[in-house]
Amino acid sequence: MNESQIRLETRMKRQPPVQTSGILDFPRPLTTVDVVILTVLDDQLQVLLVKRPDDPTEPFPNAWALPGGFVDVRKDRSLESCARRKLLEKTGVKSPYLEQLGSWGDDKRDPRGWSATHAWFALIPSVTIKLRQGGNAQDVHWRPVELLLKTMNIAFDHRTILQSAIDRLRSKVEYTSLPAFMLPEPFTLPQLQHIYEVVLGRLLDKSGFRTRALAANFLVETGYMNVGAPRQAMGYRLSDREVPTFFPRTFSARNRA
Amino acid sequence: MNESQIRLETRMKRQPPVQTSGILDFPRPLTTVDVVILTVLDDQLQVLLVKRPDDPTEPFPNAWALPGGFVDVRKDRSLESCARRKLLEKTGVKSPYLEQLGSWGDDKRDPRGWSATHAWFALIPSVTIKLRQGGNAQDVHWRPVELLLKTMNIAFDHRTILQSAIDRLRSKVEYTSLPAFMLPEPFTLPQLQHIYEVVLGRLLDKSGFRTRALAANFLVETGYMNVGAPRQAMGYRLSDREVPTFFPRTFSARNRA
DNA sequence: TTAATAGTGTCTATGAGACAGTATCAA
DNA sequence: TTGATACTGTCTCATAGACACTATTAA
Repeated sequence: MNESQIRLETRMKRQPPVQTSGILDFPRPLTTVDVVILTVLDDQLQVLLVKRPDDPTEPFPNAWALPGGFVDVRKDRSLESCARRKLLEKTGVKSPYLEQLGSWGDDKRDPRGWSATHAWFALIPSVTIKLRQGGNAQDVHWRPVELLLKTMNIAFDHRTILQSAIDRLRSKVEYTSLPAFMLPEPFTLPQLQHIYEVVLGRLLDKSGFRTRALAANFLVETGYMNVGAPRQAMGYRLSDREVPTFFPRTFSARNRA
Repeated sequence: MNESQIRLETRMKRQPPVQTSGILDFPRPLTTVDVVILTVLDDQLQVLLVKRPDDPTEPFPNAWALPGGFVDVRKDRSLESCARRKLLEKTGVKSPYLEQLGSWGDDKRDPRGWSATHAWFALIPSVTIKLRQGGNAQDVHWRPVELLLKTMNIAFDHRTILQSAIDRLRSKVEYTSLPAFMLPEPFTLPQLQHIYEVVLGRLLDKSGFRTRALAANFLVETGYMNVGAPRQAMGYRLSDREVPTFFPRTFSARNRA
């Protein structure tokens, strides 16, 4: 934080009604929320990026970045509602799967000063989404994650945050129903398996996948549907769109005392 | 953004030499870091609590709370170093197992205003730790988690944070080497098993535990030791005190293309 | 010698993985 | 009828769980 910023803050602090003890007058870090919005599109895992404003007084002008921004203490009642607001603004999606990813904060990541961001991670189906252009973020686009991490630059430390989201997703896919949140309902088991394969980057055995997915009991049948294949397939929806299902793990109890 | 905010922004932009955009002049949430420090002591999972100052101008005077406090942008270079600082101040431990737990932020959790806390979760051995008294936190004590969650009140939303830490630990214990970080080295396999049993709240089969722990390959033999039992046992240390080991999970690849 | 704990062997049930086979439907 | 895809059955192997067994050492 430079001198002018400190002076500015000191000046602001004299404004009554400051009702509290002295600690509150210390300089406060900037607080932001960023959202990693992931989907599977064109057989690839893709992430939503927005273009930063073309304004030289802003950090990283014209660079691609994760959607996000400052917490607005007047608009946002909580970090989660702030994340949902930013997600709604960019995608129009109201109830995606949303979980907290982590937070990143230090004195270097934002040229404007000590800043901490609360990162969230969302999974949405890519179809039926109309990306919202205009406003602060003039360009909103899906970008394939793999290509992005290899070659493109992203603003701030958003590459680190994105990598963390991918790691989280990949690891959870092994034992949860998470990928199902990236499909529009109803979907078939072959479609679901395909999403798993895209995220994991490897093929899965059909029989084993079916057995396991059905045994996990997070799917509800919705009737047969035709998805362009020579044969109809059973359609399914999630029994609970709020919470993912965890497949069974190990270390079971022993029976005797 | 309402009209007054726009006016504010316009006005602030005229101030030289503020090198940044007007958004920096918006009210900032309070930023704190809290640490859930866990250990196994007296055959119970226990958490470190500190007593809040006896000062009526402070929130929750004399209540018990997780160690933590405001990020000091002059002392702390990052959120993690802030968490380590608070941990060191209370326990004297320099290199515990430390991972991020999550963040909690809204307009209600702190009576002083919109605040966001970055919560961390640490595992340390309870022996050889001398709790640091004095300073801001006059009383520092281990408290059994189970009793605490049932009966005691804690400051702020620290109960929620603690519960989240316990949930995280319990779930990770099923498939990681995490509990080993709560033992001083060297330790024996029966000692390690006991820690697992305390955290999980159920007994484990000795044979199965040994097979699995050794197969996971995170232990290094340090020679036989006598821990008061009639028979000596092999001592072990962790091969890596920074990173926990994950036991194998499922969804293996299929061989054919 | 005994008691208590450390450590091993073995049987069984379960579930994953591999893969062959059957069912269904459009062209 | 053919071919593509949906779906099922079955064999094998690895591993977890249960539990009985042996090994070691202090008292």
